[in-house]
Amino acid sequence: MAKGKNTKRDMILETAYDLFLNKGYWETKIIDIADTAGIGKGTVYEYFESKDEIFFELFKTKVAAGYENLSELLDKKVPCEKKVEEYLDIELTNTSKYAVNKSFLIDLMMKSDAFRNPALIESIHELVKKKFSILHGIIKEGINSGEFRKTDSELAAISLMGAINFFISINYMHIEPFELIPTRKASEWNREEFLDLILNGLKP
Amino acid sequence: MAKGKNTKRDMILETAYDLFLNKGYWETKIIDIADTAGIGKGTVYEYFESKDEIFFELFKTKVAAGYENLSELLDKKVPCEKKVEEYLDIELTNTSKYAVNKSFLIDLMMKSDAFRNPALIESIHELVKKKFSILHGIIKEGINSGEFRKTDSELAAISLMGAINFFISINYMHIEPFELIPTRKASEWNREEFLDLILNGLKP
DNA sequence: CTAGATTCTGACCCGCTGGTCGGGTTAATT
DNA sequence: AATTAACCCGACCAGCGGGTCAGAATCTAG
Repeated sequence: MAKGKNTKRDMILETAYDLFLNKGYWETKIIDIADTAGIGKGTVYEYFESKDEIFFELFKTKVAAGYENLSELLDKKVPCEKKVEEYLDIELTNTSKYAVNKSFLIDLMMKSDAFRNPALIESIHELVKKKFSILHGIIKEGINSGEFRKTDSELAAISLMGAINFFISINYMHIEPFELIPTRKASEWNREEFLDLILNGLKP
Repeated sequence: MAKGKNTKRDMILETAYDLFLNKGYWETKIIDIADTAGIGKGTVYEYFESKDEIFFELFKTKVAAGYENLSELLDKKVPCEKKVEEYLDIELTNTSKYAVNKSFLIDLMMKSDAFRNPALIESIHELVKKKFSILHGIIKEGINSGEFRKTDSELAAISLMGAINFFISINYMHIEPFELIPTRKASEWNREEFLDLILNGLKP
């Protein structure tokens, strides 16, 4: 039955996802996935060619999928300020799903070269570039329409992306070295105030 | 002679530094250091207990040392805006020295847990926390003095640190996945304009 | 019930790399 | 020249972990 096959494959995927989130990709061994799933190590390789392939599958379905219609942001008929807000919300929503701890995201973004699969590396890079180009596009549009002051749009996009990325790290990931304000919970951060801060630099 | 001993030890350190910068800590093997230095693998272990120790030494002398008198920033009798500017310059100066490619810094900051030496891990965390607390201190002072508008100082510090970190990444490290604007060289970025952008959000 | 296909399994393989160690080489001392 | 200490070395060791495969277990069909 196709159903039976998919079920076991899916079970392996979900188990791997759990472990990747909680221990990180590099710290998760194939035997961990097999043990946790209650199957033999060899069985994992019945459904996947390699560890990379498992990760790639998860990247596509769990991570990249969340940004699939990010491009639509550019076409929306709303002020650019609002677009930035929506971009932030998309990031917050997506990240809250897959950023249980620091390992997953950071493995993904920073150590992408350590993966063997060139297609996987390419996909990761593409996602980052896509995010940047959308943000850059919003800012360019804002400058053209006069909503934002005339400034170096690339510089502004970098500044904005940096601030947002860092905010999200602090917000959603238990990043030990960056646990800079341990007394504060994620829910206590004020999304509006953050937006205000990062957007003010752009206003005329 | 003490000099002879120091020379060889220093030579190993410099060789390791070079390799760490260009290949990253995890990609650099002990045998690489030995081969490059033109000595035997065993000789490396005559001068250092472990790979960690080599890295720790370099971290102390090459990285942390650059931030040693960062705290003095807080006591300076200049506007806070100027202090932020100096903070940025310190970061740019330091980073330009040791951020030949992405591997070193990212290994340092992000994968710090992967090191075995608890004292090393602690040191890395301390440096990040120190940077943040200085930046946070500057902002608090600016708010108190009325130079900056009343806002969430922690949030502002995070936003600022995120933007600066990311700017520096783009500026000084050849981060492949973040090679977002490949046509632009580091020297072409306008430091003043960047400062303007990130500081405007703080002004009354 | 039986034969063959399908699925599952873990012992095993193998490349990798940080770290060790016994013995060789060089230099200082007498 | 002989003794000894300091220095140097690379073959070797041991643990690790991704990936394999021969056979066991289970299922399906006739």
